[in-house]
Amino acid sequence: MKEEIQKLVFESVKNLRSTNNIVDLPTEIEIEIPKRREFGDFSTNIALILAKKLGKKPREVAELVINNLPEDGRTIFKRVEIAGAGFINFFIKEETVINKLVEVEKLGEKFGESYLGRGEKIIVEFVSANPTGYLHMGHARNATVGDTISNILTAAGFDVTREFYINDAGRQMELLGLSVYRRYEELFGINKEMPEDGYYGEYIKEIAEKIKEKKGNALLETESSHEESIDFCKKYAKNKLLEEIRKDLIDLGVSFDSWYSEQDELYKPLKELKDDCKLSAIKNTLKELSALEDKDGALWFKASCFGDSQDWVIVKRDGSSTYFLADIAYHYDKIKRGFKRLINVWGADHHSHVVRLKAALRALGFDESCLQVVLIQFVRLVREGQEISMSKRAGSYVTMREVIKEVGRDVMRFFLLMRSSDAHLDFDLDLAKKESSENPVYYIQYAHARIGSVFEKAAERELSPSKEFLNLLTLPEEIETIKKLLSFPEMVRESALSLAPHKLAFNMQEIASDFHIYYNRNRIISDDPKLSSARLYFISCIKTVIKNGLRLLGVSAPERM
RNA sequence: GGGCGAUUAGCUCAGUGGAUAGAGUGCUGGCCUCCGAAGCCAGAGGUCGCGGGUUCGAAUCCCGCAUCGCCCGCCA
Repeated sequence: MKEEIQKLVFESVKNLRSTNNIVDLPTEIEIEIPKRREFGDFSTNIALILAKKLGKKPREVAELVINNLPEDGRTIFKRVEIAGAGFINFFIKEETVINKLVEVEKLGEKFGESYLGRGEKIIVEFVSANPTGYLHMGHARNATVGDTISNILTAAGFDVTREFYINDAGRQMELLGLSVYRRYEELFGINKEMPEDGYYGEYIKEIAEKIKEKKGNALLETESSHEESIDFCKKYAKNKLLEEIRKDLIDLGVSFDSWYSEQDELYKPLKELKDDCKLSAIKNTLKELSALEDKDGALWFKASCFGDSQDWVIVKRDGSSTYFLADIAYHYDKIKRGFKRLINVWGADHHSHVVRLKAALRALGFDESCLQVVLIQFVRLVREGQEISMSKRAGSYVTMREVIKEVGRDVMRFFLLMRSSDAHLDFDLDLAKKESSENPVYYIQYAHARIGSVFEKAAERELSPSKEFLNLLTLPEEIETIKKLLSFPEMVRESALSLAPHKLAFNMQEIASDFHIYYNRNRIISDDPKLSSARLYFISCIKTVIKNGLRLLGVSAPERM
């Protein structure tokens, strides 16, 4: 409906141009939904913008704009007003609003979808946790936000691929292998020093036990087999931990289209690259572009020539490459695979990597705006008003699976989605566990279940929803809520464009609240069968929108609770 | 020292150029013989961190300052 009005105003301004010698038309006509009802259903500030150019008072311009609105388009308005400094406020006819309600039921679970993305291929990379331990709350937030962004983009008409990038190369993996091996040795009474920066969690010991069960003492050191043994531990631990990560994500309702292994994809020699791997191929490309420099025995990417404040090492003095080079190769590969937009969900501690990665893309000749990085701030777990401190290195952290077990998937996801990504999030375990009105998740689910319950009641009295008497919906709160329901697709688009799922979470709370207020104030099932059937139709639409919204958030919409 | 983010009601947070700044929670007091009280209603509670600037208009944009978190590795 917003677009309709935008079009009408645009037509009017176009008409004005020919009669008033305006040279440049504003490219975008801003139409907003005012906060206050008395300012109409939609309003525009166009007169304020144009006033200066025309050398007229804003209110005079507003009048001109109104008078130039196309005749045939005006029928949807009850009235159009000039207000305040020169705002134009549009009031839509109730009849128009009510008649649009049938679209909700017509589209059903598709209501909310749109073609904004026009099927554009887009990749969302998220979680990408190192397979060196269990997922914690930071990963949980990342996973939930990434998954929900993917859902929303899909609904907005993009062709989305969800990808998990497995960091299974490099020093971290070596440390993992060695840590496990040391614990394995301990099981045979051999006590050597754990690597500094190694992994100390209990789960490392458990993995070592498993290896012992499987292999006995076969991995114990003989000079020749040492490296192989550690390598075995590394691979075993990696696979085991990845399996656990995958299980946890499934419990959170998150699944991926693609698991992209750094080791397999970037380090493996390929025939089409003349037995080169993607990693060294990209290095050569950068070299040909004169974007690299030898210095202090290492190879540097000259990021400072491409917008970053400093250069970065991509090949270390010992000849091994840094993960940054892998990152460049990986993102280059994403583009080669045909993705037009790359979206990464990263922890905020990686923010400095955004600039250098964009610098690399620019060096390779791409428009860096194809890469959008959503940075997720930290999660603080709070119990009884106290922060639960965590240390990953020492292995003393609360895992995601522990919290899911405690509060359930729905609460977990919703709580992690309630805040904008760039704000720190306090996860209050006590509040999360309350099964009462204090808990916003139940508030929304309750609205859905309550509507289900009204329908059961209606069936007993042989009443059913009907669109035949929608004109009986005359209460202001009915009209207001219908408008909110109709703007749901717009809401989804807005969340998609701003990559901000929390907006949808807030919207759901609002719609649930509208319903609860309505329910308390009015009888849905009454002695008037026509009115009853109209109201049943109305609340059935509310139910559909709540269900669709919750589905996008990955939260269940129970019929009973 | 440099960078990114944050600073809005007692607490947790929405609100990125519009009109009288919102929600949840907490506090006080009300509402179930009536479709589910996991609900509703009323009340109290804010110089939008501070100081400048931009303009018809600033919580929102720009500059400076303060406080908090994170980052600044030839780790990932």
